[in-house]
Amino acid sequence: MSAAPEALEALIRKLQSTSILTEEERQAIRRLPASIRLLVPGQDLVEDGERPAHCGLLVEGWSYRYKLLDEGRRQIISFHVAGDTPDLQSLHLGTLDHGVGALTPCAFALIPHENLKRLTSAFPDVAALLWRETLVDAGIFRTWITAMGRRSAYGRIAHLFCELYLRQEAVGLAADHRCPMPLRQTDLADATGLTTVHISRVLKALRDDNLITFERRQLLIHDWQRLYDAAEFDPTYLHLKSFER
Amino acid sequence: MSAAPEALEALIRKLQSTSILTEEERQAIRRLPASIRLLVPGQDLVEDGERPAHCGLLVEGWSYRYKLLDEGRRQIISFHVAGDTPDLQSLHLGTLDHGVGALTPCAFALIPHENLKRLTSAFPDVAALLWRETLVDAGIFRTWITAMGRRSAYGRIAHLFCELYLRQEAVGLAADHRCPMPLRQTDLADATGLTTVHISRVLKALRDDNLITFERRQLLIHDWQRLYDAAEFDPTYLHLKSFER
DNA sequence: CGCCCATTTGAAAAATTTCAAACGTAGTGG
DNA sequence: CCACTACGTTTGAAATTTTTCAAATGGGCG
Repeated sequence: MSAAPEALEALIRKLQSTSILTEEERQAIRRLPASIRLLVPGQDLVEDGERPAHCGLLVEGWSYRYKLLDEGRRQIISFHVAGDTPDLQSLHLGTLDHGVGALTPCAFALIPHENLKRLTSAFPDVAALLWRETLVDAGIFRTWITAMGRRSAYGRIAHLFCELYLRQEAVGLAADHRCPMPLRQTDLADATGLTTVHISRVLKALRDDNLITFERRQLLIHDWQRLYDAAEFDPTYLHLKSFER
Repeated sequence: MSAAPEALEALIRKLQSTSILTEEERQAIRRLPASIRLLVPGQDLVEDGERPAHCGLLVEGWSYRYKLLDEGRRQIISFHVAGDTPDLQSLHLGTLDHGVGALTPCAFALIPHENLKRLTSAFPDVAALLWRETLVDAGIFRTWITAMGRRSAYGRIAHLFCELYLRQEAVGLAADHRCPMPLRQTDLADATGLTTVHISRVLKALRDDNLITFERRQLLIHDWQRLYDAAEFDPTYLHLKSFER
C-alpha cells in the first residue's frame, strides 16, 4: 500500500472548503493509509452488489455512479470530479446498491473502512464533515429526481450543465463559464432518462438558441443567465459556501 | 417543551433494527428533549429554504419531501412513515433544499440540533447509525432516479408500491401483502413524474392485470411476484436487515 | 486510407400530456 | 334527510413529446 499524501491533502482541502480543521485533525487525516488505483474509461471502481472494504477518493478524472436494468438499460445517478467520494456511503451501508465507473482515465485514492471508522470515532467533527459530503450528494439526488420528474428535456439538460459547471468552478476546475465536459451523448442520455437521439436534438436546440457550444470536450456557456433561466436553476441544493444564505 | 418519551423509544427501536445500542447510549437518547408537533394534511413541517433548529422524527402518520417549480409544478421526493426523519440532513446542511409536508395527520417529535450534535459527538456509534439513516434515504433517491429515468409508467408505479409495502412491513406497519396507502392520485403523479390522468389509466391497467386493488385506503397486493417482476424490483437499496446479503 | 465510434437527420410509432367533461362519494348545512 | 358542494377519479379525443428504427454524416486515429 503505497502512500499518497497529495490525495489526502485534496481531501483536507475539500473538507476545509466548508469548515475549519484543527491541526490535530489534519494530522490524523494525513496518517490515513491510501493506495492509488488507476482506471481506464469504462472500467469499474466497484460493482453493484459489492461489499467494499475501502472508500475511493477521486483524485483525478471523471467518474459516475450507475445502475443497470434489463435489456441494456442504464441509469447514471451522478457524475464525479476530483475531490468527490462516490462510494463513501459504503462505510455504513455495507452492500453497494450501484456501480461506480470511470468516465475518463481516473485516479482514485483507496482508504480502508477500518481506518476511516477509527478516524471518525476519534474526531466527531471530521465525521460530521464526511457525513455532510454524503448529505450534499443526497441533495443532488433530490434535485435530479425533480429534474427528471418535472422538467422538459431541454430544461433538464440545461440544469445538468449549470450543475456541472458550478461544481467544477467550486473546486477550481472551471472558470469563465467554460468547463471540461467529457460526457458523450450516451452518458447525457442515461443521466437524464432520455435517448441519445433526443439528446442530439435538444443539444442542437441549445446551440441554436446560442446558450452553449462545445469545443474540444469543453462546454462553453455563452449566455449564463438564459441557461440558468431555462434550467430554473437554484444553487441552494449544492450547499456551496459561495451561495450560502 | 413537553417530554415525549414514547417518541424517543421509537427512535431507539429504529436504530436497534440494524445495530445494537449500549445501555449508556439508550439512556443518552432518552435524555434528548423532544416536543411533539401535530400537523394536519397539507401543512408543512418545514419549508424549502428554511434553516431549522430541530430535526423532526415522524411518530405517526405519513409525510413527504417535495420541491415546487414554476406554474404549480410539484415534485415529491420521498414518502415517510413512522420512524423516519425527513429533515435529519438539516443537522449538517443548514439550509433546506426542499419542504416537508404532512400527507395525513402527523405527529412529529422535534429534537433540537444542539442536543443531537452533543449526542453524536459523545457517542460515535449513535452518530454512525443516524448517518446511516441518511444514507438509506440517499439509496432510495438513487432508485427513484433510476425508476424515473429508465422505467415505464407502469413499472414505476409497480416499483413504488413494492417499496412502500416493504418499508411499512419492515417497521411492523404492514403484513400479508396489504398496507395503508393514503396517497391520492395527485401524490402518485407528483412522485412518479406523471400526470394524474395517466396515473388513473395505469392504475386501471394494474387492476385489470389483477396485480393490486384498493380498499378503504389500503393497498392490496394480489400477486406479489408479478408486481415485483413488473417493477424489476431489487430490495438491496432499502438496506433492510431481512434482505441482507 | 480505412475503420470505429459518436453524432445527426428523417419518418413513423409509441407513450404521455392536455383539455374538457362526466362521474362518484363523502361531508356540510339547511 | 336531502341538496349542495368539494374533491378525487375516470373517460375520450386530440396534441405533444419522446422513442424507435434506419440510414447518412463526421471526426479522430492507427
